[in-house]
Amino acid sequence: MNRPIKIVIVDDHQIFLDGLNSVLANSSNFEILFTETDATKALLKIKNTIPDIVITDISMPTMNGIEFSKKVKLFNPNIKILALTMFNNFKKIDFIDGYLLKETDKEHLVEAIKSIVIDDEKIYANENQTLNESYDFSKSILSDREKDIIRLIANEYTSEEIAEKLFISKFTVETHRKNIFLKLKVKNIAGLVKTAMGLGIIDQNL
Amino acid sequence: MNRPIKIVIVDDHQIFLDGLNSVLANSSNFEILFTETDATKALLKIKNTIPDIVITDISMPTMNGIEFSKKVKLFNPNIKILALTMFNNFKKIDFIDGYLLKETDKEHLVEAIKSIVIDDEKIYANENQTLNESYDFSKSILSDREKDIIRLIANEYTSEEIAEKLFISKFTVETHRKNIFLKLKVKNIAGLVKTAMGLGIIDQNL
DNA sequence: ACTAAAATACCCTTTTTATGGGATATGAAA
DNA sequence: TTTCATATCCCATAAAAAGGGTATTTTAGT
Repeated sequence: MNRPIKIVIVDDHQIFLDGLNSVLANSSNFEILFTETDATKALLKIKNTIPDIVITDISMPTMNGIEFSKKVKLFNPNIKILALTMFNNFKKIDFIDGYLLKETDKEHLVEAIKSIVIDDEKIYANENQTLNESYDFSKSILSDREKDIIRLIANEYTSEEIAEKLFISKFTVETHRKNIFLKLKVKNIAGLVKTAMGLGIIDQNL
Repeated sequence: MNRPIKIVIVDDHQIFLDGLNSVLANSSNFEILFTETDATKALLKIKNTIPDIVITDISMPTMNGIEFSKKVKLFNPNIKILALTMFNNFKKIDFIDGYLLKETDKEHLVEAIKSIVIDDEKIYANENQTLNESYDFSKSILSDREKDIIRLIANEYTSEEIAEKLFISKFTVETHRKNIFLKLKVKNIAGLVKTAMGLGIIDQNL
């Protein structure tokens, strides 16, 4: 095909968007429809100007890249999704057409975009992914309440303090905590904070 | 002055470097001397081709941006340093000439570079920084052993397991843990993991 | 209206952390 | 040379977390 590949880029860091925009606009046969820092807004815009492919970060504050991707595919399964992320900690997800680490360079990125859109291939940064305990993002999405609890845990509150703050029993907090551990497949708070940061659930500013 | 501003960019994500390079090379009177994913290598190269300003990430695996900046200034105090980071969690540091969040856009970045190099100004993203408990990076740098302990904690090992793994007493591990808490000004493991991720101490891949 | 998921609450046991001490040895820096 | 940072080890106690349950109410979706 000869018409340009229509691209949308979503990442919570504007300077990264500016950078990718500049890189992709100056190479190959690409047309950047728009870039957007907010996944929710991006979703609305995508419904007006249909892209061939959406490049998205995973770790984002308002809506994480997995939920976002799911909604894009729900709207139109023909739109390809390429996740571009810092983290190398998840399994292949059927509704995502590829993921690359931000360690990658522009040549690989350009190739990946072409392979996905033109050749309908799947591209994964990490072929030798151990099929073990990694968090399966496609299932188990955290509830809002669970995210609240996670943020408070990350801010060094104890279960008892969280209970006071939210006007609930400490037993309830402990139950939430247990459910979160199950969903994220972690053993303790260390794993919880690490994984939650990778998902962008935790606001990283102190 | 009319000669181009000579810039070096350091960030552990190649695609980010490619992006910034493209943005800055196409705007204003800038000359990108080189970009580099490894701070140690960058330091060597800087000694050959002296830049006016170094733009660096804070969170990097081998050497974090604070240590890196310190070494650059030690080599040549005239080289300006602009930290460009995801995190908004540190105090003004005297040997850094500015910091911006990655939420910023290219216009602000370009302006900041000019202000710092041409007008010798200091640029801080976050003027209303609460002067409270933020980690003072300029002091207290963690020892290698402490970083080892942090990584193991983040990987969900208990103190006893860490002790076994490192062939030391669990009391030693607990002492390290105490010292780390003091240095990072955190109360518990949640704070430790969060802060350590911000500093790039923890390898985020599972 | 029904159902499933989420949020809530409670109890008990054991392990791990957190926090307070104190002690010793070494090597680097001032 | 004397301090300082690092690294090691030990002890005691209290708080918190981890892991095992059960069970009710509320909310959201079909």
